[in-house]
Amino acid sequence: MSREPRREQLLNAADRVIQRDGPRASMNAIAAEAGITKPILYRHFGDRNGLITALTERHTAALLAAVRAALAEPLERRDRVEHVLDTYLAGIEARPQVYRLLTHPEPGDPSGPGQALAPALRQIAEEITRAVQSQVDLGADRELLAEAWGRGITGMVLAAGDWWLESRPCSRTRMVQALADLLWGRLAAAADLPTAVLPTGPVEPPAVEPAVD
Amino acid sequence: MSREPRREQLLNAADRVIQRDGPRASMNAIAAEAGITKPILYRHFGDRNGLITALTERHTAALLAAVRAALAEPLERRDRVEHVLDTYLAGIEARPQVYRLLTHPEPGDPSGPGQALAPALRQIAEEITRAVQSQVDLGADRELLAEAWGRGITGMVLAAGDWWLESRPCSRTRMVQALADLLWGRLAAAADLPTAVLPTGPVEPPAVEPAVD
DNA sequence: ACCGGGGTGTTACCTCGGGTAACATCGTCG
DNA sequence: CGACGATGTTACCCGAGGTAACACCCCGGT
Repeated sequence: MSREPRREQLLNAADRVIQRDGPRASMNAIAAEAGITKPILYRHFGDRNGLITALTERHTAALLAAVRAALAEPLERRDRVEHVLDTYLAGIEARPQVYRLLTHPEPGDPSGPGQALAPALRQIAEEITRAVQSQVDLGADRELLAEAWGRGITGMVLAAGDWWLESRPCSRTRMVQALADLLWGRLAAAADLPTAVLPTGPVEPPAVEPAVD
Repeated sequence: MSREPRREQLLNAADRVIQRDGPRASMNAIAAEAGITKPILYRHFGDRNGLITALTERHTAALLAAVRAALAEPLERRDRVEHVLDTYLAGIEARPQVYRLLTHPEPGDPSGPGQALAPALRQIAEEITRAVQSQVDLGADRELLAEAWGRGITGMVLAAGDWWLESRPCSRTRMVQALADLLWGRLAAAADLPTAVLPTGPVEPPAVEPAVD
């Protein structure tokens, strides 16, 4: 059997194990699931990171393509934004395990400090950045704003989606509304509440600079 | 020497090592820095997680207090939001290593799947939620919106702050502006760009449902 | 027929990090 | 003194990532 099909088989096995045991599955476990032993895995993927990366890339394509398509939809801007949000949430809802793999990869290697956004999400952020840059008139600060917003929006949806998936506080469409409302400046537009009392006790930022010893 | 002061010493040592070697520092290394051996660490903290947790809690207090204070500042809402954003960014700017520890903890234990928001950030999110709930009139959906927004805003600032800290694309105040603008609905308010062409190639979401084998 | 290469696979080992058991020591309090 | 509670140690176990060395099997070329 030539290399490629074999690789696919191994990836499928890894996929199964990770969906079953989570992203911390050991190489031994994966090898066992594939009915083989470790060295073969290492022959194909170099190291654990290579395996995870290969695995990730297979899934990233779908999510990324879906988001990209949603971003290009010929809708009013608000509708398009809602469409993108819904696409992402639908994706993570449909296959939570895969979603976990993509968004919360085990760091594994010390190459570069841990990023808030996993590679797959980094790509989504770039996609959003591109879309904003090419579709919205933001004046001179276009580049900066688009990049900052791309990251920010992605992080927002990541965190909010995580919470939603975990505690399911509402339907997906309502969640989409909530996030779109946030992006639409509803925080700015809403009225003040009749400020009853300031219930904040005296806050003294403790000087936690740790003693040298 | 009674327990507590000793604990502090050990935490200080751990602090030093982690600031030097990052959050992946080994227990051996930490013990060595403290001039002792592993079992003592385990006596005091149970396991590695206990150590990291204890370490984290010391630092969390400061960031949390700062954010809380900023949230309670008697300013116009936009100014208050900017103040909070600036407080957070200033915090991560001043002590990046500590910030990494708080925001990107090594998962370590398999208890519960990896969350997007580390405990420290979870607390910040709750703080924001409380502030929004008590200060902003959001109608019937108050609870849901505030919670979703708390998480969302925190995730947004996390991801954007991460990027900013890494690539330093602009000054802190400008970054604050960019994020505040996003929250203020500038994405909604901006005009469309003269849509030149739709440069999106045909997007066919590949059926990546992995074969069973 | 033979051999070589590229695939398959194996067993056995190394290293390192988290975690523990068993034991020795010191100071203080009754 | 003795007991207790802290200090500390060495030596070990285990699991996981990763590698070395070896064996098989098939197929194509000379």
